[in-house]
Amino acid sequence: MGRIIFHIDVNSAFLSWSAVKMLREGGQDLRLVPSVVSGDPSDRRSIITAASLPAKKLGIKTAQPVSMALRTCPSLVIVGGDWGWYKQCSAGFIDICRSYSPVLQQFSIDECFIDMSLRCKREDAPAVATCLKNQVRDTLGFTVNVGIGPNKLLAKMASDFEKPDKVHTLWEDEVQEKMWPLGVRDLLWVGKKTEQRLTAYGIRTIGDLAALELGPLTHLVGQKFARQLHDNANGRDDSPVETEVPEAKSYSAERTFSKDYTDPKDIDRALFNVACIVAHRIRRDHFRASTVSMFIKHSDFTVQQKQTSLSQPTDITAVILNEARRMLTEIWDGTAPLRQVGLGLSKLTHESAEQMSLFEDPKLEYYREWDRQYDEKRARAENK
DNA sequence: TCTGGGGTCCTAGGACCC
DNA sequence: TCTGGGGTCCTAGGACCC
Repeated sequence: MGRIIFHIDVNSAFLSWSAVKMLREGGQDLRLVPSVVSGDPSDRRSIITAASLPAKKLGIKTAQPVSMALRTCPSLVIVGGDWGWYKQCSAGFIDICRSYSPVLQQFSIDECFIDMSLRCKREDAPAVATCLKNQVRDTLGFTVNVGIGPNKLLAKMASDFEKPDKVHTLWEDEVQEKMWPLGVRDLLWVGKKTEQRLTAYGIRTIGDLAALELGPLTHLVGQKFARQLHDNANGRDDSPVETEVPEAKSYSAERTFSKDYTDPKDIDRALFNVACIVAHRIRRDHFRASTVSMFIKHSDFTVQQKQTSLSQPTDITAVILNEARRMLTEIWDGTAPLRQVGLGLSKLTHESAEQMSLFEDPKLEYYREWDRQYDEKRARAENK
C-alpha cells in the first residue's frame, strides 16, 4: 500500500507573519511591497531572513546581506524579527495541520509533514490539501504551499514548486516529468559544494543524477551520501513521519561583531555574553553538558574549533566560561582580528540524572547563586 | 555585495582496549 | 620482537538544513 504524505510550508514565513501583525495594527501589507525581515536592521552585518515576493522579483534573496539588498532597492522596507509572535503563528499553523492528521512531524518552525494515508484516498488528496491550505489562509491570514507525494522527500519537493498559496502533487509516475528536469541543486541535501562536485562531473539535473551508477557517485560524495542521493533522485524515500519530538543534542550561541575585533578585552566580553546565554538555556531546559566547544571565525571566514570534555557535567556559567577562555588561548594568538566567537554545549544529560559529588568545590555554590540571580533577572525581562 | 544564528549528521585520524 | 583486526571513543572539520 502506497503512502500519502503532505508537506506543508508557510510561504515566506517570517515575512508573512510580520505582515499579518502589521496589518492587524493598521499598517501596510508587507507582502505587497518590496520588504524583508532581518535579524537586526540597524546592523550592517545582518542578513535577510525572509523576503516578500516583490522583493524576490527584484533579485533579493534570503541570506543576502541587508546592505546589498538596499543597493538593489533603496526603498526596501526592513523589519526586525519578532520571535514571540512567530511562535504563536507557528503553533496556530501546526494545530490546523494536526487536525487533518495526528501523524505529524514538525520539520522546522514553518514546515511540517503529515501522514494522510489513513485519512484520504490518493485521488482525493489534492482537494483535502486545498481545504487545509484555505483553512490556514482564512483563519490565520497567511498562505502555505502543500506538497503531496508517496513519501516525505517527494512531498517536500512538491511544496517547493510554484508559490504562493498552491497545492502540487509529485507521485512516482510524475517524477520523470516534474523532478528530473530540475537542476541538481534543487534536490534536498544538495548544497553548494555538492553541486560543484556534481557539475564538475557533468551532472546538472536531478535526472542526470538518477541515471548515474552508484559506483562513480560513491567516488564523488562518499558511500553513505551517494546511496541517499541516488535513492532521492529516483524518488525513493522510506523514512517515516516521526511524531516524537527528538531531544536536543546540543546548544550553542554565537556573536558576530559589528566589525572585526582584535582587542582581547572585547573578545572576552563577547565570550562572557555567549556563555551566559547558552548556559542559561541548558539550565532552563534542565540539562547539563559534559562537552564544551569553543569556536572562532576569522576575518576571512575560516573557522577554528576546540572542544573539551569535562569530568563532571555542568550547567554553571563560570565553569563553562573558564573552559572557553582556556581553549581560546590555545586557538587564538591574541592579535588576529576575529569576526565571531561562539560556544557550544553537548553530551547532554538530564540534571536529575546527576551524580552528587560529596567533595564539591565550595566556589561552585557561589557560582550557582550567581546563575540563579541571572536566571531570575532574565525570566523577569522575558515576562515583561 | 560581503556574507546571521541555531541546529544535525558524517568523516577521518588517533588513542586505547581486547 | 614484531605483528593482526575490530570496536569504541574523542576531536577537528565540513556539509547540509531552516
